Amino acid sequence: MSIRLYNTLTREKEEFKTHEEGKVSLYVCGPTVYDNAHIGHAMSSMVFDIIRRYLNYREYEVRHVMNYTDVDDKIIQRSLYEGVDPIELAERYINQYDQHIKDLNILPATVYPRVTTEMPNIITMISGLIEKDYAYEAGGDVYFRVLQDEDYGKLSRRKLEDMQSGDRIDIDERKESPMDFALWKSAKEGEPSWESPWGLGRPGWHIECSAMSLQHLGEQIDIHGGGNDLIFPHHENEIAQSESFSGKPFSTYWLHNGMVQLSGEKMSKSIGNLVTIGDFLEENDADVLRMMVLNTGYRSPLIYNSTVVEQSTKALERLKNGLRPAFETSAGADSGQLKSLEEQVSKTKEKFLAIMDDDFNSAGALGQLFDLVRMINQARDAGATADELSSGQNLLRELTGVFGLSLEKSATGQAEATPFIDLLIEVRKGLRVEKQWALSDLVRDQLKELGVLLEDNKDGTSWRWE
RNA sequence: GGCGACGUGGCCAAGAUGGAUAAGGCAGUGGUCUGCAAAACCUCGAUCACCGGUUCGAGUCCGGUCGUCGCCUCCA
Repeated sequence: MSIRLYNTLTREKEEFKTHEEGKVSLYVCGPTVYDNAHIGHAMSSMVFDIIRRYLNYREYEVRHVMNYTDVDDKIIQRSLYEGVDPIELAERYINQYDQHIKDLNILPATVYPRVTTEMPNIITMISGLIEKDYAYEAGGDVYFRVLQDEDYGKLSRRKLEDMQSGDRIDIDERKESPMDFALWKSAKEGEPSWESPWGLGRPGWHIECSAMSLQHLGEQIDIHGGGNDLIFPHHENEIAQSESFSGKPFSTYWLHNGMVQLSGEKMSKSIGNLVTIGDFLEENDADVLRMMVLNTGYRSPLIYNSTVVEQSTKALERLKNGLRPAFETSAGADSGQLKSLEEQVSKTKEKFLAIMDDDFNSAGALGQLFDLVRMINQARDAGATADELSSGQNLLRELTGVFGLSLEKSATGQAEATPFIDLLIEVRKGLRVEKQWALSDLVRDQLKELGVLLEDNKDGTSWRWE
């Protein structure tokens, strides 16, 4: 059994083969840090986090690089507007994104390179491209010579002629061809700049990823990922640069996640229809967003609205409920019931792997988890003991862990309330014995107002934080 | 205009190497349990945008129509 993944380059699912046995080099394009990140960024980071966790689970060692673009037109623009130093501005948003990564329970990348710390590598690569005739200097700028690259357009499946007939490409006198793109931009007054063989300036957007990938993962990598809005021109240009430079195929697999859609449109800064990660986490648990991501194929658009958030919250709750303990009074379930559970356990694991192996079909795999939950709940209802539930619940913990779900109870910092809640439940128990329903319901209702949910079971009353 | 993706029950969504009862979640129905509530369990619902074709057989392949979305300018 092997993993198959959809490769944008070939538009087909292919068997996953790494350059080095058991090791994966993964490069994911990170954000340009000039503003608050939104849940579209979160989705992308989460998608590749899930892929990475799964690869780990399948015993691959993953070297994961995610860059921060901290030199860019937008950053400069924003810094002028705010009157702060652009590098500091970028630093601020990098720190914020780092925090988001923690909050979203995303495994940290192996390396987080930035443009500002990779300047020598970028300049070396540009020089190399000039030497090989794939690039040329023009008045302090350096451009990539697209016509020199025979298979330019292979990722996005575009032909140069088609693009040139379009009216959206800017005509620049200094370029040999309008499709040529900047590797190095000469400095303008007041912009951050670095010394280079072509004078003061800064790198173009695409070259950084090629240079960082080369520096941290080598000439040939296994997987290159990012949002599908990066296919053209960003990734197309990366391929052009990297392959022209090394003369070898750059990334074997190109994976692209779909866009988050808000009211039928892609969530983006330019449209202004965005929900920031901060906004989201103020209202919801990180697991809720992860459930939304898991429930949709990573390549498909992720529909975002309050209904979907609510649905995911409930679904998550159901998953958590599967981990609830056995009833204390349980004496054991009958053998038929236990056999069904055991069968479900082995079936779940097997299917989970097979489904995830097929292009990381998390939505399909999630369905298996819910089947397992139902069987666990059935067994619990049938009187299974904690021990009898353990294999199912352990597997559930294991596989939700592969998904990166924490399923944590959000009881943080409220532990001191526990004795009081227990006391109230004890008092209410007395009321219930006395059949003082109005009062006992009042206790329950008031506690609910405070975020404490009481549930009366055969065993007595259990409670949890909402 | 060019390139690409998609259109599955009320909502989200798997399935597309053609063939088993078209997963799963949410909401809803009717039950079980319960003083009630909650949770849980059981029960009920779609022929897969439309049209035509290939085939013994198509949600799954081909062609067309309509619709939605993305990229072609910064974008996860």
